[in-house]
Amino acid sequence: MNSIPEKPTLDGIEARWAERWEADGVYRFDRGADRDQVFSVDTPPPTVSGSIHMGTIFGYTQFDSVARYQRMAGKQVFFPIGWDDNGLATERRTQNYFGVRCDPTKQYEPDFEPPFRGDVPAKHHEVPVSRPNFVALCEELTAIDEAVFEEIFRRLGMSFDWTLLYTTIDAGSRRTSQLAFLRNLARGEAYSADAPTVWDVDDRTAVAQAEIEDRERPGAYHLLAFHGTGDNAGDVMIDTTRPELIVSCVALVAHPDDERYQPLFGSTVRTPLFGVEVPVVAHPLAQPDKGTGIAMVCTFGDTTDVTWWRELDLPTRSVIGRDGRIVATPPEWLETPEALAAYEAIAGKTVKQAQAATVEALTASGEMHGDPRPLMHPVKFYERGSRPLEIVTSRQWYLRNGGRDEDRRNAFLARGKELDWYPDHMRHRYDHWVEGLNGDWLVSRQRFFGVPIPLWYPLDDDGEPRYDSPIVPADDTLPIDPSTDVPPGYTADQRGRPGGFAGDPDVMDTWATSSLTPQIAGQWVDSVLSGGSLFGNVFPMDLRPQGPEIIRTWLFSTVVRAHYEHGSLPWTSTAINGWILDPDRKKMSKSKGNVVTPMGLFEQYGTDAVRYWALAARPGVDTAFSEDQMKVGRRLATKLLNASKFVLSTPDPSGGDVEIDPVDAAMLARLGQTVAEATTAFEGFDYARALEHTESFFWWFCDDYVELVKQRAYAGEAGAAESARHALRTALGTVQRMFAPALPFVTDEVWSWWHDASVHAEAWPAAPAVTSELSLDAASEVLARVRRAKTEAKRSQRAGVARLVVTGPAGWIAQLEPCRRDLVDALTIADFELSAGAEDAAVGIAVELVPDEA
RNA sequence: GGGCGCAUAGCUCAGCUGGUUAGAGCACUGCCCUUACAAGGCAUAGGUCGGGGGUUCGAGUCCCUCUGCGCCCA
Repeated sequence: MNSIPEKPTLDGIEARWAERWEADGVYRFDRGADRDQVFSVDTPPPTVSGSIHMGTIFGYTQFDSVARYQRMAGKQVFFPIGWDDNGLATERRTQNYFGVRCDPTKQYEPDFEPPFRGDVPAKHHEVPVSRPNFVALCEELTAIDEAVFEEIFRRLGMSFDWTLLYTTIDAGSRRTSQLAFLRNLARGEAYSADAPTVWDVDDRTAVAQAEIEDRERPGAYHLLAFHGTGDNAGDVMIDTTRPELIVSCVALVAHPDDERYQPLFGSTVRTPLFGVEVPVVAHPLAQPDKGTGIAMVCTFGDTTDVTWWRELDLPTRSVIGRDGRIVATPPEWLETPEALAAYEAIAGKTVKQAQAATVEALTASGEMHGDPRPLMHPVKFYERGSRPLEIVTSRQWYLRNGGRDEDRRNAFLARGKELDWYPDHMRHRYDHWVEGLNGDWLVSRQRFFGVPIPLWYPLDDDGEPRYDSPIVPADDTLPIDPSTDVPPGYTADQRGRPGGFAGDPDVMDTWATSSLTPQIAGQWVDSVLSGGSLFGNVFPMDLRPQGPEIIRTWLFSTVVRAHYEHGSLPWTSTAINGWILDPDRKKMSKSKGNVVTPMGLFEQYGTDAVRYWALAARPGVDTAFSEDQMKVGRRLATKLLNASKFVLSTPDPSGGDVEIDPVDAAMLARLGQTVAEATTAFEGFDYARALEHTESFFWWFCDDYVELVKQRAYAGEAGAAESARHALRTALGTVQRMFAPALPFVTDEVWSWWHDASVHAEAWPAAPAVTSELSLDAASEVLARVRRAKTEAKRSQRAGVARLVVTGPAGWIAQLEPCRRDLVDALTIADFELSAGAEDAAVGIAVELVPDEA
């Protein structure tokens, strides 16, 4: 038997136990386990962005408790963790932290030192650095942040197998991501196309539908006169919020049923300022009640323009460059000197500047009627961006996701139905997203810190890339970087030369890699290239826990990749956690400035207390951040210390069979019920209900049962004392194990007082094989009533009871008879009378306290 | 505009397939320094289950509708 501290404390237990778990490999996955013994969890690797949000703590704690249960229930738990570090978020932090900016035209400098490490002055101009230098700085910064994240997750008590740690930029992830992409390409699921693409002008990269959000922004309708031609000599008035795009106008469009414009369909008009002749066409997407009911189609003002352009087969007249400015050279479709002069006024300007110049010119020419009419309207932004998105034409890589293909869409909807969702209603978010897709998944990004698209292109005699016949690397050479690696059959000096080759300059979208976390963590590549067996033992995984905000991105894209590569779901179940709301019930977010950091809370309340707060929330339910709940959790943890100390301080029961006392049997039967309820709850991933049942039993056990039997356990007659001592220890050991998934630190602390191995390596408790007809509810009632009497008499709970008369229905009184001796001891009763009446008799409890001597 | 979710005690929430006087914790109030526990324990009090209508012997629970809030998508 190990020793029990004189004064048990929660202080410092996190560091002690976290270290012990790692040293003993308590959470290490056993690769020899068969698939049916494995419970595998696809943990979404968090973005290492400098600080951890309480929402992450919240969700991760919930599924850690599920994983801990599964481990105790006998499963080999495959519980990897990774860091999602590639992508634009890291690039931005690197720029801000070091004061640099990536310029791929620069040469690599082996001894480069960044101008700053943190604390970059506001006026500093970013120093351009080569791509390899920039990537090295990204890696330096993520290493710092990842160390902080690891410390927090260890402190949180996450039962990850840290030997499985990966990052989404490491060699294994790059290899996985590139191999999966090449196989998508080979099967025709990936393709490249030169097409209109939603473009962020600040980050100078294409962005995907999933990264776009609408924001309400002020704008204005401008009423413009287009001029009829031929027989229709009159002006046609249109309302537009983007007059600067008149030069890109390729048509006017109205609804086919709109009688006002019937006569115009098939005719042409000339644009204001530029005099370009464009057709008037009909399309059902035109909204008769919006503005004048007829709109100008530009290439491209918004995604509806793209639809019109595609479906009506209109020409392309783009003028917005990738920097968000009107291109300097006048386009060839402008013919007249007036048109060229008008273009001169906007050339080289930003969209905003060009709009002002255009309005000025229109006012001067009299082609704008009245003043602009302000309105609020939704404008598309990159979710991390600060300027509206533009649409430019560029060559990009896509993965087919059903956005343009009914059969694939139906296949992905079917996958969504096949998946078990916890809670079930979260499946609607998936369905709506898939049903609303309007294009394939754009996976290429014109960025630097990401997994390179693993392709080269042959250059023709003019030095132009032949995009239709990319050069593919051999699988066993992955990962590659086509900007430095040379394709088979070529030499390095042929790079960029006519007849030579060029590497694809782009990297993949971060989701193109993080959609492969089951394959990365499960070492799928090894199973493909060298027959490794791990993947088959963990995939498809059992559970994907995650937040609701990444259903449309992460969850969906992971389903897409597994569907293509494995013809299956990536996991059988997904559990979606809720939001964290601040006490005012507003969503916590950095921009609102109401974010709390976890480390301070761990120190103030103890990790188990913070975990208690997270685990008290029902699965999937939005939950208020509540330090009050943490206080309750701390009290529970403290109670577990004290109760454990007390139970273990009763005399050790001797071996051998004892005859079980009816009171003890009743408690153990109730305990058995609790075990059954907690087990059922956990099997359905309902950690909250499991905790609630355990907690409520535990408080009853402390308040009533322990009080009833403490005298007997200490000093009762031999057999009865033995029974109580056995029962106390049985209940304590069961409760400690049932609390272990929720409160890993305090439970291992108290478990260690009487065991050598970690409680987390123990089996989930079975219900004691004890049945009982006896209910202790009547005894609890008597305890409460006598306590109340003492309280009302302003007496100590130690005060003796001179005489206690309990009357009630015979059946109810019968429940008290077996408790008589324990009640007498617990309440210090001199004279105890039980009086059975008729079955409809009222319960009466008359308490006569011994006189107060004071 | 469409979808999903929520509305129960002052606060945060349970209440599973409709069934005895609606539960817990926190806060409040009161009592107690009881040899496990005073950064604690015990106990009291507190609710027309958002409004309206319907189904049913019976509705917090099922249906309709309205109101308010949150999230997602247009």
